[in-house]
Amino acid sequence: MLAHTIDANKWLTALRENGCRITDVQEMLVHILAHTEIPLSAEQVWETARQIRPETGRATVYRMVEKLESLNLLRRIHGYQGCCSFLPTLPEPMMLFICLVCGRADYLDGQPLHDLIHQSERSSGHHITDSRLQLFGTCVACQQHS
Amino acid sequence: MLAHTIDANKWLTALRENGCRITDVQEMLVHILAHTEIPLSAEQVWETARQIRPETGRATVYRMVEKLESLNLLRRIHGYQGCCSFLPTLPEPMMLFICLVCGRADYLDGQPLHDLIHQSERSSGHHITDSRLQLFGTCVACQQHS
DNA sequence: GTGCGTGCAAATCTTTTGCAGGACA
DNA sequence: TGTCCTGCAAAAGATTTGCACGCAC
Repeated sequence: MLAHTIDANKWLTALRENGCRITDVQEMLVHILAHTEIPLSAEQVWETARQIRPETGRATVYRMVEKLESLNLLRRIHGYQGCCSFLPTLPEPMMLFICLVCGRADYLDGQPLHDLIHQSERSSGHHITDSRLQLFGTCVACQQHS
Repeated sequence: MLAHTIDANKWLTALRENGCRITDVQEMLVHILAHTEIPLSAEQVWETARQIRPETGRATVYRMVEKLESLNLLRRIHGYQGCCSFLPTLPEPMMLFICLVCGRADYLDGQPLHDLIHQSERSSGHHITDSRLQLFGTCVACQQHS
């Protein structure tokens, strides 16, 4: 289950439904972000955007990322170093694997995490309302390359 | 299993073994950080430190936090909002619960996460070398208060 | 006495905000 | 045509760095 399967058009529809006017800049940024397999920081998105459209402003990228995050289309990733990268959101509870070699993300089946949360609730007595799990290592492809 | 059970003297010993000179400032910062139950940002540590010793420099706190993190005594917490807070490190795999009401952290038994990781390795084929799990909700004490 | 730790200030880096002009509905 | 979007520049905030001085060893 990979990030690049996200449909950019759904994001544009969601933006329209939330009263946003769709501009060329927005379309470009949505395409960059909806299709990435690698967590991207606002700064990285800006760099990518400027290769397509050099006059793109930095603030525009920050504002777009913020809006997509508030619409729950984009999710902040708390990476191995640094916490300012983003990936498309997938259903909760999300189990995210990030390859430390190629940087690609893979969304794993969340059922084991779901079970773990219920088990932990019972054993600890805490009421758990949200979770964040990230796994790091070497992905299948990168294991074969080495 | 709570953070305040961490022994500050072990941290001071570790610092000495890594060639650090122990000063009053260092002792104060170690005591603040080793005993906290609530994730603290460098800025918060600085505020606390200045209440004890007003002339404490901000840069000193940042350098101390960085050193403790590099010695794996302190661990960066990717909180509900913001990712610049720190807690004492506990053995891996660490399952961390943070109460959204009182802010306190509780370290849970890591075995379920250990099992989850092995299961995910088998089903996905990825080689998992590190993990980060944080659970959020209402702790036992805060449930009773409400 | 030597060199690391410290405080201060400046520099750097990231992110946010204000504003004037232009584009979308 | 009104409002939202955009780019620029400035501001704000967080973190790092340079340097002179003092303290631990």
